[in-house]
Amino acid sequence: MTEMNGKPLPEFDLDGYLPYRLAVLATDLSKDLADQYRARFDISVAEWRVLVNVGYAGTPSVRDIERRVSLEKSKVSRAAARLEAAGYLAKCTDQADRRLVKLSLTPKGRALLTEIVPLAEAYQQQIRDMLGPHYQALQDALTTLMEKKNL
Amino acid sequence: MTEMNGKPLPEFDLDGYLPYRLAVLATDLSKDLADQYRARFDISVAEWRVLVNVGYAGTPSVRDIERRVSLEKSKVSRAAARLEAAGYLAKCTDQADRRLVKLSLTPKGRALLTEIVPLAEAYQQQIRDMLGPHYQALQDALTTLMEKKNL
DNA sequence: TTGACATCATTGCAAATGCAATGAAATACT
DNA sequence: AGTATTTCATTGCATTTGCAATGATGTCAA
Repeated sequence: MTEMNGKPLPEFDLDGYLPYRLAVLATDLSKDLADQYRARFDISVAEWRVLVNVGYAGTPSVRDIERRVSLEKSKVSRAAARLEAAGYLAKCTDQADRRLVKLSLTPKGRALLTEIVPLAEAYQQQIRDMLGPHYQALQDALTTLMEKKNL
Repeated sequence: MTEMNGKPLPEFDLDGYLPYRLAVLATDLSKDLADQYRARFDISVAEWRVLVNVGYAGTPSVRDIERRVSLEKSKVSRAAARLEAAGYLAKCTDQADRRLVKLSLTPKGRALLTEIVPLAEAYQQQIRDMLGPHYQALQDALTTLMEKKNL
C-alpha cells in the first residue's frame, strides 16, 4: 500500500457539505412527491407548482410565476400549456397589458387542487413529525439563508 | 369582483411548504456552484461529486458512487467518462470482481481536487457566516431528516 | 458442471431541460 | 409621432436526463 502520491489532499468532508446535502435531500423529497402526483393525478412537480400558484396568487402571469417559484419561464410556459390542455387552467391575455397571459383555474383545476392540497399538507405533517423540534429550526434556517442569499 | 367559485380552496401556504423551499434553495446553491466550477474548471456538478468521491473514498466503483452520492448510475458513468477523457481520473477493472470498474485519480485529477476543495470550503464558510447559530441547527435537522427518511 | 438468476457498467432512445432566438406589445426617448 | 429599447410568452434546438435494454461477469443451487 505504498501510495506514491506527492502531496496529500486537503481535508474535506463531503457528507457534511451543505450544498450537497441540501441537493440530495431536496431531490429525494421531490422524487417522492413527483411519484405521488404522477401516480394519482398525472401531474409533474412543475405543473403542481404552477397550479398552486394560480390557485393562491390571483391570476398571475407566466412571468409572475417564474419569479415567485423560481422556475424557468419556458418551464412555466410549457407546464401551463399542459395544464391548459388537460383542462385544469385557462389562459387569457391581460387587457391592460396585452403582453401578459393571465392564468386562472378552471372548475376542474379548482377541484384538482382541492383534492391535492390535503395530500401536500399530509406530507409536510409527516416531515414535521419526523423532525420534531428540529422542524421550526429548519424553517428558520431556510428563511435566513434565502433572505441573505440575494443582496 | 363577484367570484362565482362554489367552494373556496383549502388553506395552503406554498412559501412555507418545506419540500418546495428545499428544492428552490438547493437549486439555487447548485446553480451557484455549477457556475463557479464551470467557469474555472469546466466541470459539472455531477463531475465534481464523482471527483470528490474518488478522491476521498479510496477507489470506488460506479455503483459505490451511485449509492454514496445518490446519483443515477448512468450519470455517474457518463461523468466518469468525461473526467477520464479530460485526464482527471483512470478506470480499471477490479481484478477480484471483473464486473466492477475501479476509479482512481490521476495526478492531474489530484491537482484539480487540491485546487477546488478550498473553493468549496470557502463557499460553505460563507453559508455558515450567513446562518450564524442557525447553521448547526440546519445541519442537525438535515441529519435527522435523512436518517428517518429511509426506514 | 450446468443452468437460472443477480449484479454491474454502459449505451440507446425518448422525454425533459435550458438557453437563445423570435415576435408581439409596451415604454422611453427625441 | 417616430424610433429605439425593454418586457413578455412562446418556440427551436442542442444538450442533458432517466429509464430500459444490453452484454459481460458472478453467485447460487441442483
